[in-house]
Amino acid sequence: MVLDVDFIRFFKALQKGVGNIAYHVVNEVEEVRYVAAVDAAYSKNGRIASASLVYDVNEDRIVEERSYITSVSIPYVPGLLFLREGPYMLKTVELLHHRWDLLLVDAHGRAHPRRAGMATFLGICVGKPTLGIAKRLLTGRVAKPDMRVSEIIENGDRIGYSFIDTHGRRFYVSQGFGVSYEAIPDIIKKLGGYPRALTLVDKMSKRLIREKVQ
DNA sequence: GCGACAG
DNA sequence: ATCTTGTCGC
Repeated sequence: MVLDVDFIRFFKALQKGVGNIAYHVVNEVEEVRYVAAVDAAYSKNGRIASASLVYDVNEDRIVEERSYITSVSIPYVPGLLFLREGPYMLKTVELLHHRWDLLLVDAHGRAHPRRAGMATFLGICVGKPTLGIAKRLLTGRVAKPDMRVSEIIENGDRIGYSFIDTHGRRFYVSQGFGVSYEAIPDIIKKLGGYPRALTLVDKMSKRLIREKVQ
């Protein structure tokens, strides 16, 4: 499928609208014990493997894993990742049966040019708390690059946080849905840096491509 | 106009 | 995201 200029304009307008209201609604996430994570990997022959899991932070173990493999039909357009991966990520998240408190998404949430990244849309779709956790910045600038914890600012908006974990690797966290800006540092602290649930779900999606699709 | 650009 | 060899560091 192609994304012509009218579709791109429409979806960008939709993002702007969602970004304007998404963070006014905050049913603050309570307990953070069962953490869900979702990611996707691709094969060269146009297939996508989306994986999800529920991780028990207290017991340090996976309690459920789900996956979904299909063909990708929408191209990647910077800023419109949710169109390409959203449908499949939503699918695998909906396959989870176990209770979960917070969903971690391998993408941005509020730290987006129009303040509505993939994590924002997934949160609105499932109506539960989500956080966007990315390895690279899409927009904005890190206020204090040398600090282990710093805000990400753009045009005076505090759109997320930059963290440097104990291994020196940087990652970016922003609100998806149902989580206040202020709660982010404590949640990352509780998760002990870059969430193991995300590392595990990343490996899982890549393994699916390797073993089931090639 | 030029560069940047989650995954 | 994916395509890839050697290479830096613990």
